[in-house]
Amino acid sequence: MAQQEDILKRIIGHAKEYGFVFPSSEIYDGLSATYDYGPYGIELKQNIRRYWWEAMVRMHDHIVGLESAIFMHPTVWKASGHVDAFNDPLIDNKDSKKRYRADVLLEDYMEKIRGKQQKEIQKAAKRFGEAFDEATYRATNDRVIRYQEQIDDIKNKMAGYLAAGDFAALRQLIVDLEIACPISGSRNWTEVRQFNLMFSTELGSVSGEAATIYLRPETAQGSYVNFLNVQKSSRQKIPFGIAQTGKAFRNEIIARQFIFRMREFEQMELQFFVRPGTEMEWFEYWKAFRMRWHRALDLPEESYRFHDHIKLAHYANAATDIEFDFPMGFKELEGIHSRTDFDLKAHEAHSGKKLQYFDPELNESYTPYVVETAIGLDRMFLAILSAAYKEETLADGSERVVLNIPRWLAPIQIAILPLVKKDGLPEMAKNLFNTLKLDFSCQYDEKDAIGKRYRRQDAIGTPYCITIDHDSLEDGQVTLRERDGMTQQRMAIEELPAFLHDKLHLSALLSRLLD
RNA sequence: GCGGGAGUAGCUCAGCUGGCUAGAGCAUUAGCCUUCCAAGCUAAGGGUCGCGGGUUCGAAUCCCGUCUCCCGCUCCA
Repeated sequence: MAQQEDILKRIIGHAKEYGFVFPSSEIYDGLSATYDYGPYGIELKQNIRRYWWEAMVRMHDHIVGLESAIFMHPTVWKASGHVDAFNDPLIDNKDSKKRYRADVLLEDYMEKIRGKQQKEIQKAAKRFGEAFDEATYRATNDRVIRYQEQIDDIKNKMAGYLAAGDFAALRQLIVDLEIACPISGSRNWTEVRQFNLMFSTELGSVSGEAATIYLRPETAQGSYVNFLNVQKSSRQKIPFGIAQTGKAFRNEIIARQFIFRMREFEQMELQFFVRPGTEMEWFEYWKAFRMRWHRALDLPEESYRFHDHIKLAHYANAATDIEFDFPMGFKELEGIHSRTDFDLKAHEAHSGKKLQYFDPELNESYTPYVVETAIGLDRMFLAILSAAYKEETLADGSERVVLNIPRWLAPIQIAILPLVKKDGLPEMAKNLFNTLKLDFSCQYDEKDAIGKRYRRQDAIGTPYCITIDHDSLEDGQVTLRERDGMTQQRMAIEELPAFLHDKLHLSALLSRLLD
């Protein structure tokens, strides 16, 4: 474990040194769990995004794209459940170091009273036998009434404090009731603090008149609220999907582990709308397809696994994760959820607009079910980077650091290197460079010894180096050096475009997704 | 938020019983060399030692405060 963390550290160091990922605002000591993508990082990230997009949108004629705004109407987040479900008042016990939801502590306390009350009632029921009338007893027995008053009092106070956001009073209530931590038994509590998962800001420049709006915590809702716009404008029939990539924001209490968990991150999500009752078939289809998408990259097969959810979220009737073996262990990379009609129904209810589809085959309208695939682009980036990072000892005892990035996605795909910096070799190399850069991401480098330049390219994961030597001037052949095996072959310049296209072009990767 | 660790050059670090102009290796840049798997030669650039205060003739070094980052715990639709 310690060794694995060490590897993550070295990957982070490498990512910084070679321009993949920088800590954000570094000259101001950085901002926790926020990172910037450098020159090579952004190339890799864009290539991953493009692979996802083409594999989903272009390769499926019933999937179309969308880019919805990060800002959305505040009611969207009420409908989705984000406002209520992720607005927790939390309190810590200073002795046990355990954190609780303040409202849950109070609920538990009320439950205890209710238990006593129930006992009282049961005792009475035994005593009176058949003649026992619970309603009357509840209304007349002093002890039961007192318990009920206590419960109602706490409930009212709690609801009032929560509604008013008065956390000091909420804490005082816990203190006054002498509620103790179930673990330490201590009543040594911190302040109550609000943890809302969503970032909020204000729309409009005059703050007094402004409405509070949120930065979206997921892109999915943008696809749901545009369901009819997309379906009608692109004349889609169910089943069809809306693909979207974009930034999302979650104010995690703790965001850590490099770019694995960030407060600002990028999602690549598909919302696939299906006829109710067919959702499990589609759930299985997307499970299989998404795994095929991953497998096509040739990362180690054992680095992937499915993790089926046993405890399902409030909106789902089936859910699985694709987990990846990151340096810190298996963690969620992608989620595939059958979300039923929860979201569309919620938006119908809150907006008052119908979000239904008329199915000509069934001759009826219905609210479609949704199967969602959601992958974190930054997590995919980290998966590729951590699988690619290798420290190798070569046959001659020297060492190299190489990134075995899937060659179709490499930030620089080809380096063009004149063997020496004179005798017309740079000119010939530059000519080749100017041709190849139209189709591939290329880099020209003439500085330092050839071996050193190979190592530099290894460090950023360039799959092919093309070296021009003195013979090249005569016979028009160049040396093609391959990254992973460090093998070399001579090839005529005119053969290069076709060869490189087959090896490096995105189409070669996409074709792997076909049966 | 609690506990632990750490902040000196782009990176890895040394210096920290207070004392010359804060160093090394790698990296970078320019030049030389011309050699198909880095670390040959010459030169250059790059640091207000996280920040603030205190002690002192003098602080990277000692004291106090503070900030930030990393790890663990709590949370994670």
